[in-house]
Amino acid sequence: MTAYNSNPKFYVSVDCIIFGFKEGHLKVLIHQRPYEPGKGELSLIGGFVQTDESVDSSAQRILKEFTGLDNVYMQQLAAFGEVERDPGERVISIVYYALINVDNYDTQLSEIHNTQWVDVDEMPTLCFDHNEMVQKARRMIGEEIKDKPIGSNLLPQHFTLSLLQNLYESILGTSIDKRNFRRAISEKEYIQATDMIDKESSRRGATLYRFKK
Amino acid sequence: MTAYNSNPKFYVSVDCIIFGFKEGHLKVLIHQRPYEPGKGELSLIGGFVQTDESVDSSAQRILKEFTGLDNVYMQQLAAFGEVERDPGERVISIVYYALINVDNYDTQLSEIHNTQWVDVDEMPTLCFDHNEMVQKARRMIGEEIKDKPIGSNLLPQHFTLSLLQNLYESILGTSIDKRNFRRAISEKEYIQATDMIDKESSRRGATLYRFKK
DNA sequence: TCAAAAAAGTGTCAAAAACACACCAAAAAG
DNA sequence: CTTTTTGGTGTGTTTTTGACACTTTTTTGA
Repeated sequence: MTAYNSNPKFYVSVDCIIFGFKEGHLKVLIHQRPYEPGKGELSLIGGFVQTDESVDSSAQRILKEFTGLDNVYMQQLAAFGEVERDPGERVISIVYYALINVDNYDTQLSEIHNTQWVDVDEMPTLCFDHNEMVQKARRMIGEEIKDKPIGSNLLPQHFTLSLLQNLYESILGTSIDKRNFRRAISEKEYIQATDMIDKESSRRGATLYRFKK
Repeated sequence: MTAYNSNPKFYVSVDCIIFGFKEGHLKVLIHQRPYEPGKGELSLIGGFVQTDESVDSSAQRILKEFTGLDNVYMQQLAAFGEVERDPGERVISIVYYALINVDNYDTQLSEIHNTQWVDVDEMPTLCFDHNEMVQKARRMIGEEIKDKPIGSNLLPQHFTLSLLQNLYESILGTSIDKRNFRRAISEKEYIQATDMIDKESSRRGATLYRFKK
């Protein structure tokens, strides 16, 4: 091996799996591809890496373009590099997942880009290898939520324990015993009760909690 | 966004963190870079992705070039994509780690490529962001060894429990109580005793174990 | 030949964590 | 004022983890 220029170059894309929590379920933001190949098919949010940005910043830029959001919790998932994964051209994709609070989400941008939220348990067929990406990301956040306060990225600032349990159940795909769940949460130092009461979502009213920062 | 060709292309490299277990310690295979930039500096084993191969197969090819080994346990670690990570040209690197049995390793190739094993606890400074890659990979296999039989890739077919404990301690960077370790191992269905006794490494002789496949 | 050295092998108790499980309280709706 | 809905709470059992020390076997060399 001698110089760089004896080697080929590739398009490098970034695909973002944007998770939100809505209507008691974990959702993923998708849209219809506006261009070939696969025009009209459902697709994750993506774009191409540019020369003046790192791959990480490329992911942030793309997220911002589609949601208007900055400073979002985002992690790299993996690179996808099969030769024929994109039927148009050889493209290597680096995949990120992001957790956003759907309340902060810019709904105007949603219309412009034709995005929609779909339930992670009812994913339609996406183009290329995008379904595989979503599955892998879901497994990943399932691991993460067990010992990191990532729920703070998906929930409003104040939330009831029932909503929090809902979120855990939706991410993990299991049901959790209420008392055991509450005990586990009370042992996490990064979640604390406030003195506020939520009167909206229940008759009795429920204590609101928040994530310490 | 319209067509692919309004977007830039990038060199995509693969770097391999090749782990071996030798002299009671976890080691990484490195070599001196034979070309600029960073010629003479220490480096992970790497190469460039070619157009006719997936990124995964590229990693396998490179591993084979440097070790002569096929069919090796290999996992993708992450993509590294900072703009200035390679001082020569913009290169996006996709990093894999591999676990090999050092006994199968082709020592002729080692001379050709000038490779050497270095203790993972005494890593010299490597070029670019390679040290960061090694750290991350080490954390990763620490997680993996807790519940997957990946030790089989690093050990000879038959091994004593002392050697196995050695391996765990070296990967995890902790010392482990012998009795608790043996209890934990005896509960793993993928490791089993054979009726062979190792007479080499101890006076008394030790039962040899193996991984079930 | 016997004493010392080296590694193999083995079991128990205590603490902590995980899990199963059921009822009362408060408020709103009708 | 009864029903409905959701919030909130404690205990006992099982499982898992962690701490801890001595005997066995064989070689080596005094």
